[in-house]
Amino acid sequence: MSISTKDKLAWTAAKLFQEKGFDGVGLNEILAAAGLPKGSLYHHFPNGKKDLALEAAALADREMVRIINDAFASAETYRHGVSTLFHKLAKLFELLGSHTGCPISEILFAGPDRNEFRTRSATYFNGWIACIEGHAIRLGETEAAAQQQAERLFISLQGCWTLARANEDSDQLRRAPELLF
Amino acid sequence: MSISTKDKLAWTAAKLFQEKGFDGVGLNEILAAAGLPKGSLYHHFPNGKKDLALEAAALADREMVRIINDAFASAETYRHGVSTLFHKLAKLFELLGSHTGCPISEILFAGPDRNEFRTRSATYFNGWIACIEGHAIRLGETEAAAQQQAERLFISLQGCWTLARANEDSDQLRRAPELLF
DNA sequence: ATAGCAATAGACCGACCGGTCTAATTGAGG
DNA sequence: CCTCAATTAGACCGGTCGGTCTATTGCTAT
Repeated sequence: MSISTKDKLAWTAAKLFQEKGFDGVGLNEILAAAGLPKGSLYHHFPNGKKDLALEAAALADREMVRIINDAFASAETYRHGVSTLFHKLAKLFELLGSHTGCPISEILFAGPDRNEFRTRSATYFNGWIACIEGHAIRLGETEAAAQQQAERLFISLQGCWTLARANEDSDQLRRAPELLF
Repeated sequence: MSISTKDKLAWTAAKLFQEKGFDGVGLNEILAAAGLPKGSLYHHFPNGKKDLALEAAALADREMVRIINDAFASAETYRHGVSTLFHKLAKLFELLGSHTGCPISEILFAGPDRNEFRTRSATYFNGWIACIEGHAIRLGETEAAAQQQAERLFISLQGCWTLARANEDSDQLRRAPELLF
């Protein structure tokens, strides 16, 4: 069985939202890219664009958590994990196209219901930080250090990605570990 | 003589773009907020929304450079300057409303003419970094260290602002200096 | 005073927006 | 085979978008 219609819509939406932001993409554009009619969208996402955006953000969140876990799974030290993570992100940045932004920011900082969206972005971001913190602790950092390291890592991730986007240069992400330690 | 019509339009646009992004704000909304008719806009900005966005971004850039220079002007050490800068930014974050984003990103990562806009964002961002680097050198850092410190500072600024926005918490910016040193 | 240009004012336009609704199609259970 | 619900398909809607155009106002130089 191939990918479900619902997933196809959500993935297509996630990709386009990352490129142009919530308000920068029209439903017709998403549907054309997915090759689906409007009826399917409103069948699977009764609340239209809002539901679609939330699902796309959830998808992007899971994907990012997966990437973080992947990077640290094979690492023997925290530093090593950080380095692997940023190299993976640099690859991802190139793959997505260097004009792409953070999916969560692009989707959830705009849109209707600003507070609901914003709250969700905080949940996701703090989830990433908690996830990193867990790996740091597992790899031998003290709890206090791990908390701080995780926050630093997240902040560098956001900042470096922004700079990489402006300069269209994935090396901004590859050089991030040097800045962190 | 009071503020010119052109400036009023650009400032109003800058504020709204920061809150909702380039595609999230309509011209009518900007004009209503500025209390001006459409004719004025197209008189002062013949290319409409595009010109207005570029002018708003230029305004925001100058403002940020001013803030950076202010913070470091009275500083006796680089660290001291960094601390002052982040406290100023935390204040600004509260003043603008905690849903506000980086003006440059919000305006220049979206919009038409993606490449022209993106190039300009790179120019502004690298200008900020160069500006910080200058202060670092003036305050006794070596050139190599200054370059790296400036980049780290910029990255932290972007990352912390994002986290502050998600969590609606200006303290994310105030705590930034601790993460940097 | 008035000629002439800069600026303000807003009606108006086609295109596209997100969203609704009805019809056709599909596929699993009886 | 037939039924019937799930899904796909897309025409259609009012509203808003960015942008154009004409008229009027205000100011300045002569």
